[in-house]
Amino acid sequence: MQPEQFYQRLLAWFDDYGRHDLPWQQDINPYRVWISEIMLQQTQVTTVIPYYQKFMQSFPTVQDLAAATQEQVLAHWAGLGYYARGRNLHKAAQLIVEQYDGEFPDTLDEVVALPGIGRSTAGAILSIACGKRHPILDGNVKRVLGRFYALEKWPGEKAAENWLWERAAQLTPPQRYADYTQAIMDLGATFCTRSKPQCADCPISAGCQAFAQDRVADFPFKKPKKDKPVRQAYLLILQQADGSLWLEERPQKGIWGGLWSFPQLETWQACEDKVQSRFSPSVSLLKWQEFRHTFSHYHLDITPVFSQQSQLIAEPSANYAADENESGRWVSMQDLLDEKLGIPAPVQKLVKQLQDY
DNA sequence: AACACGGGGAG
DNA sequence: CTCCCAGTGTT
Repeated sequence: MQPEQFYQRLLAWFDDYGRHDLPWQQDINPYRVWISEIMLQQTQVTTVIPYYQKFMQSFPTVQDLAAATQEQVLAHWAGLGYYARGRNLHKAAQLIVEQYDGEFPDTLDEVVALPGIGRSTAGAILSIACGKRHPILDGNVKRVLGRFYALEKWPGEKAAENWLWERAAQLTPPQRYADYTQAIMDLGATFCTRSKPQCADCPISAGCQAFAQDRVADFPFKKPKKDKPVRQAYLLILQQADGSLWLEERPQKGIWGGLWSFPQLETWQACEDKVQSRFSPSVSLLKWQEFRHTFSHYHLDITPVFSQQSQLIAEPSANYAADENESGRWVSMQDLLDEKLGIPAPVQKLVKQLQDY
């Protein structure tokens, strides 16, 4: 499908089915459009409407906004969230009054330089309110174009984003930029939605490559999960002649909070130090096979360190009592197997191995 | 619980 | 410049 056909169909669809009665679509000027675009960032139309109307009543012009206190502005933002948007709005209003004599700038560079306005929002303001031909590329448009071109990359990736900006520019019509900008955002918000898109009634489905391949749900590509960091830990397994194991209660907050676990140390040296100072000065330690435990946000490579039964230990040395922050005790194998204490999965695994050992 | 989001800010 | 996050709604 050629760009001409794309925008013609989209505009025709917008004429018939698009929304033309939103508050910011009346009495269009850069100030009103700007406020609406900021409020519409990460906030839905139905939520924005009452806030927009109240805001416009209180601050009808950029001069009114600039003259207000930040407190007054933020009071109008209460409930919208993302208060940085409100603070940036206020700062930008004062900049516009001071540097541009209250006239909203009408070049891309100048508009992007205002706090809280990036390339896409600038494009929306300039095309809708300033009669300038600029593309936009917000989340809705990324989704529409990602599907239309069956883009096999995450749209947040720099190369993919640059490519999408080119397509967005190419598809922007030589006239009616304002309607086109509204139209493509509307399509993304109401038809080409993240889930359950209404392809059956979509004006551009005939040219949509994802639709043609029956793979609409595959696009846009998802953000690749960043690989989790890998951390190292030693778990010190101390066993008495009767088979009981030394466990310590973990701090309430943090990983495995409140569970009972083998002492966790960062280095081999720390293991030796701990055993010698707290338990028995002449015990020898044996490294077991390292294994990986994976949390939601990182991998933990665990090296179990075992002190052999023959060399065992009686009680922790007197030094132990001085260490108030630790609560440890000897626990029988049976209690552990009966799950009398909450213990982390990797510790459970090690206890089972000990049984077979 | 994971994902999505536009711009700011850190590196 | 590139990458990651803050803060909130949606799925």
